[in-house]
Order: sequence, then C-alpha cells, then structure tokens
Amino acid sequence: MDKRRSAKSVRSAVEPRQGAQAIRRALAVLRILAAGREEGVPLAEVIRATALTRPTVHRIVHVLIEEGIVERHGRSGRYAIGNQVPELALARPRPSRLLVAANPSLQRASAEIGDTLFLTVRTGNDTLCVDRRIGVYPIQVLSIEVGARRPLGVSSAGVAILAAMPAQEARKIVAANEKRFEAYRTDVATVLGEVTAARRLGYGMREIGLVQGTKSISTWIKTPDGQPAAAMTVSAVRTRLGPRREQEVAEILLREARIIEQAIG
Amino acid sequence: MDKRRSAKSVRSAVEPRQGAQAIRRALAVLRILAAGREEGVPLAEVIRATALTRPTVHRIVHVLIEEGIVERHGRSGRYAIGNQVPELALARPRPSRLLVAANPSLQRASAEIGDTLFLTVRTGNDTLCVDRRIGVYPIQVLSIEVGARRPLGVSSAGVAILAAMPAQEARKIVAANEKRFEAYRTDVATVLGEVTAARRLGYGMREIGLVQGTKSISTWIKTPDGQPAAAMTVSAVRTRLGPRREQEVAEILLREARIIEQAIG
DNA sequence: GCGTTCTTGTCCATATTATGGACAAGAGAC
DNA sequence: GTCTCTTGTCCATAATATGGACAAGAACGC
Repeated sequence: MDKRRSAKSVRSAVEPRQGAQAIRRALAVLRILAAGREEGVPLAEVIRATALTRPTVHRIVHVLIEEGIVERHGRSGRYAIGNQVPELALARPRPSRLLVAANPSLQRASAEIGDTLFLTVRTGNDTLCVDRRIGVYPIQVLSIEVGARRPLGVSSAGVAILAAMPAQEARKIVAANEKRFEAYRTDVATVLGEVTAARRLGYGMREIGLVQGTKSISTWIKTPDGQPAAAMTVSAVRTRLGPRREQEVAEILLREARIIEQAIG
Repeated sequence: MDKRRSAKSVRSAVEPRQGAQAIRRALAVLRILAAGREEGVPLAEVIRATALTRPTVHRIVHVLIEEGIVERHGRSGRYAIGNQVPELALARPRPSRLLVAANPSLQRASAEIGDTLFLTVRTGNDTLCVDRRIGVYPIQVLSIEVGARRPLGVSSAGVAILAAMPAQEARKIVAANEKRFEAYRTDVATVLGEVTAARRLGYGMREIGLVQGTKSISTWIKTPDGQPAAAMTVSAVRTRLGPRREQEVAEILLREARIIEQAIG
C-alpha cells in the first residue's frame, strides 16, 4: 500500500487505478462473450476463461442482461453480446482510420494474390478480424469472418502481432491467455516458439491453420511509434502455398504493410 | 432487506439484481458519453447528468480509459466512447432486423415525401437515430445524424415513442431524464404535455424542432407485444409542413409504420 | 499583477458493496 | 436409479467503492 504513494508521479503509465475491480471484471466478461459472436458462450466457459468465481460471473452477466448489454439465447442458454453494444458504438465515426487507410492495399493485394485476405487488429489480449476480401481463386478459406475474435497467439495474425512487439510484452500477453489456449489445442511454449520464428522470418506463418488443411501468412503493420497496429493475412488451402509461392505472397504482404504504415503515419 | 426474500419467485421481472452498483454506474456514464458522439462530454456534464459524485465519475471514467472503452480528447479534455466499443459490437450480426425490415419503407416514404427521414429507436432512456434518408427537395434538415442520441422526450421521435407506451412507464422515463432536459431548454411538464397531445393526434409533432425553424412529425412502430420499437420521423423547414401537408405526411408515415410492424412481427 | 469562478484531479476514513465458499437444483448420460 | 455435467442462489465476511473535503489548474475580468 506504500507502493502507491511512492509511484505517485508516474502512475498513469505504470500503476492501474484502484477502486473499480467490478468494472474491470465486467469488461473481462464482455470480451469473452465477444469471442462467442452470435452463438454466445456458456457460463462455465466464461468462468474458465476469466478465472473468476461462479457467483461473480453469474452476477455480472445477469446485471449486464438487465442493462441490455448482454443477451441470453433461448434454447442454448448461452450468453452473448447484446443489442446495446452496437448502439453505444454508433457514437463513434465509422469506418475507422485504419480501415480507410488499408482499403486500397487490401484491394490491390487481393487482386494480385487471389486468395482470401484478412485485416486483423489487436484488442487487449485478443485478435479481432476487422476486414476480409475474397479472392478470385475458386477455393477460398471463408471460415474466418469479420468480427472473429481469438486469443492473441492462436492465429498467424496473432503470432505476427506478437512478433512485432517487445519480447517481454508479448510473453506477458501469451501468459495471460494461457487458460484460453487449451480450447485451441495449443500452449504457451508452442506460441512463443512460433513468435520467435516469425521474428526471424519477418512474417508470421502457420503450416497448420485453425482450419484443417489450410496455411496462413501474416505481416504486421506498425504505428509510427513502433506499436503493432494490425496484421494482414492470406489464408489458402495448404497446397496453394508451397515454399516458392509463400515467398511471393509474403513479399506482396510486406510491401502493402509498409504502404499502410505510411498512410496511418 | 426482507423484501428481497418475499419477492423471490418474481424477481426477474420486478426486482433489480444487487451487488453490481459499480457496473451499473459505469454503464450510466457510458450512455452519457455516447450522447456526446465524437466530440465527447466534459466531466462536469457527466456528473450533472448521472447525479453521481465527482470522485466516482472520475474514477469510473479513468478506469474505462485504461481499459480502452473510453477515450480522452487531446485539447478539449472531453471524454468520449473509445475504440473498443465498436470492436465489441462486431460480435453481433449487422445490420439489425429492424434496419432490414424498415429499409423498403424508408425508401418508399423518402421518395414520396421528399424531405429528410429518420429511423429512431429507444435505448434505455434515450432515443438513438439508427438510419437516415435524404430526400430530393433542395432544402434538407441534415443536422441529425445516424448515432445521434438524446434523452427520450426532447425530439418528436422521443415524444412519439413515449406516447406509444403505457402512461405510467412514460412518466417514469421522463422523470428520470429531468436533469438532462435543462440542456435542451425543456422540462418534465412540457414533455408530458407533448406526449399527451401525440396520443390524441396519433403521431408525434414538434412545431419547433431541435433545429431552429424546422418542424418534425413522427409515428411510432410497435413490436407484436405492444412495446414501442422505434419511430419514423420527417423533418423539414417549417414552411414546408403546413396543416394540409402535415396531414399528408402523417398518413404516409402511419401507413409505412404499420408495414414495418408487419415485417418485424 | 490578483481575485473570482470555472474546471479536473486526489486523498483516505468509512460504510456499503461485491465477493466466494458452500449448497441446491436441474439436465443428460448410461 | 447414480453419476456428472451444467446453472443458479444464499449470506457472512472481507474488501471494495464511495464521497466529503481539499488541491490545483485554467480562463476570465479588471
């Protein structure tokens, strides 16, 4: 408790504000629910993912239902993000600067590559798909949709974003997501290995994508202050991304990532 | 405290869940911030509008900033809805059912009337503009944008929505908004008078719109269970909405409102 | 310059609030 | 029937969030 006093002058950067445990917990719950999209998430999984106790999660979720922030699905009893969240979101200008800046690059790269392209941002300890372009090639990986949210580290976009940040910060995020990795059949060590490999390679890559038989390549996009802002990903059936083509695709993605960085600078 | 026990069996409908004061307060703050759109709201106004104390609002707002839910604008120091809210909103399917159902009616009415058309929903104690169609007439009321949020009662859409609900419930909402009416130079008595007039007339009307020199006409749209779901509004410069044309416009709005009610039923 | 009136930010003793262990009850599986 | 999964609830208690009081800064007038 004396720590608080001594750190007074640098608090904003260093020390989390106190006196709002409940609010922080409610937000943690909301973020887990957001990962469940329309179908929602059963209570037990929220408890697991947040490491909170049953009564606490139960209370939070039900208060949020009363407030319209969370909805409960009739038959399944799963909890999901409610109507009022997009209503609050209308207060912000849309589309975001990043989306505007990335648009031409996505257009260009999609035409050039022909496979599905994703734009993914970091939000807290998650990755969030914010844009998608379908290519011209007849076989496309469509399983990841705009709004898809996963723990940072389980997708190639997540690996790329982690690779673009200071190693220590990346380790902290990966550690925080440990409990959630189980559901994706991975673990802290595997993810950190992939991140290191991505740093060496200059881009993120997954031989085995989240979808069976697919392969993904991701480049990171940094803000002027060096923080990773987003990742640009190509996903395709594995046979379409052999070593030679991997090289080609990576070069296009790297080129466009630099262009987007200029645009948001 | 003994009340809680006796009401046990009907709690879900009657009694608000306890043990989450902080979360409820944080949401109240967020809703006020949402009304400030991009420009945001100064802290003092949040304190006024929520009737919370300064330290409480300050703490809530700054925790929400740390969590990315709220942003603070550089020069003005105002607080606004942050980036992470639309990110959470991506978890929901867009566009909403109402928007889909109302689309053809808005199209048709807009072409027929020629003035600006708004679709407005109720969210808590607020009205929220969720769609807008610009007409063909050269003078258009454009000051109200998608995302605009006001206390229920200050706009003709709000009056229409209040008129469509049980009188007692409407009174409760109007009373809850009392503190926020000042900023719009109105009060509880005036609003209740307008609501009564709207009930008699069958639609909401404001001779003096929120924008100087404009007039608005609104019809309500109800869900199958009789709850008001939205309002459909025409705004125009006052001279364009004389008694005869008011009648015409109201009839078109009433016709389309019934069609939308069928579509969402 | 100095006072006045705004604003935002902070401290800390305190009472209220949120917490979680323990238990209950319901739904499936076998 | 039992076992195992889920969700929901109670209530004594500790910890949390609260708000009165104060500080400090900004903008204005003179």
